Amino acid sequence: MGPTPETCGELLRPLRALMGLKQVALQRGLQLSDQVPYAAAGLLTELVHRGECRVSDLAHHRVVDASVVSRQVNQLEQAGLITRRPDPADRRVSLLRTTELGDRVVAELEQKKAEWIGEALVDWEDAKVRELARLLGDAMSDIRRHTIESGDHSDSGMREGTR
Amino acid sequence: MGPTPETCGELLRPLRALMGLKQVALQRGLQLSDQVPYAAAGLLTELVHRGECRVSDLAHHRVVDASVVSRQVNQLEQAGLITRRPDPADRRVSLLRTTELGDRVVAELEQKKAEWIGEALVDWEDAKVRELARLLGDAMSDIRRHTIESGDHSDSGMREGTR
DNA sequence: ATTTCAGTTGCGTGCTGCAACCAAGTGGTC
DNA sequence: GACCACTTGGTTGCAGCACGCAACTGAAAT
Repeated sequence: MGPTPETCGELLRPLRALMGLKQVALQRGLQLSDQVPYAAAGLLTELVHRGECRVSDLAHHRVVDASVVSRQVNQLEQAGLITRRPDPADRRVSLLRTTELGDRVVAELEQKKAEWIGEALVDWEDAKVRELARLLGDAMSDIRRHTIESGDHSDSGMREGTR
Repeated sequence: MGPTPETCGELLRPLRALMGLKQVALQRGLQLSDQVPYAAAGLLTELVHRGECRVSDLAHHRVVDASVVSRQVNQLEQAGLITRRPDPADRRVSLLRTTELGDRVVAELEQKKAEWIGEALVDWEDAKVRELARLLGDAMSDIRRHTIESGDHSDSGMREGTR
């Protein structure tokens, strides 16, 4: 069961291309302000879609270290895009929430991104794009699950991971 | 013509998720050796698929600065994965080519990646994965074209771009 | 009191772009 | 042909961002 190795190999090339475009496309004209260093913008977007949550939630969901989120949260807070309040039930945790400004800024950014993609895919039928979005969304869901599962074990003998 | 803004917006979420997984998934267990710093591995893979070409070709195709490619080429050369020879017709340019070792290493890596994806998408029908690969490949082709076109102009008044 | 957990900070590293630079080719003028 | 400016492919110095790990603080939980 499952796809053949060849089929999976076909996925590698566009995936690689997509990775490479991170720096380029999304960083070229698609920044928030000059202050928010782009990576934080992704976090902000996530927070908008998730609603109020804690730092560790974001870290887990984005599969990055908590320290990374912590720093980005600081940047966003200083920029007035989110607010932080201690959880009344557990004063260790900070509950994060976007400000009105943050919501607005994200909406603008998302729109700019969508426009940009629309320009790139101007020859596509709408249904085709929707199909791609659906497939990619499903794939990402499964891939992230697999990433987390196989990452938590970390027993595969392949220590010395990231750095 | 073209997809609706809403449809494009649907694409943003999985795209963002995919970006976030760069660090994680592909860096966890999918490194070449401990020497080749991962980004160079992508370049090597590209070189395998492209055949002998020059530094600037790779830079243009990956939409990165030539200096980046230059450094990665150095790393790959030191690792014995590629060779460099001056173009007889124009002694400024270096022609790059993968070594036999480089080819072998890339093949192994691609296989590992394909296996990994196969595990993540184990519940998928083969045809569905192929469909995703096709759509994503087409999309990336159009997106890169659009990136390069709108990037070369650089007239959009949005100077002070990348950094 | 000890342990555990959420979050923060110090530090080192990898990847990137820009600016400055070198070397080689191109085109003009004398 | 010789000499000059100009362009082009590539490299290196430098600075910036993003990240992970280790060490730490303060608040639960046991």
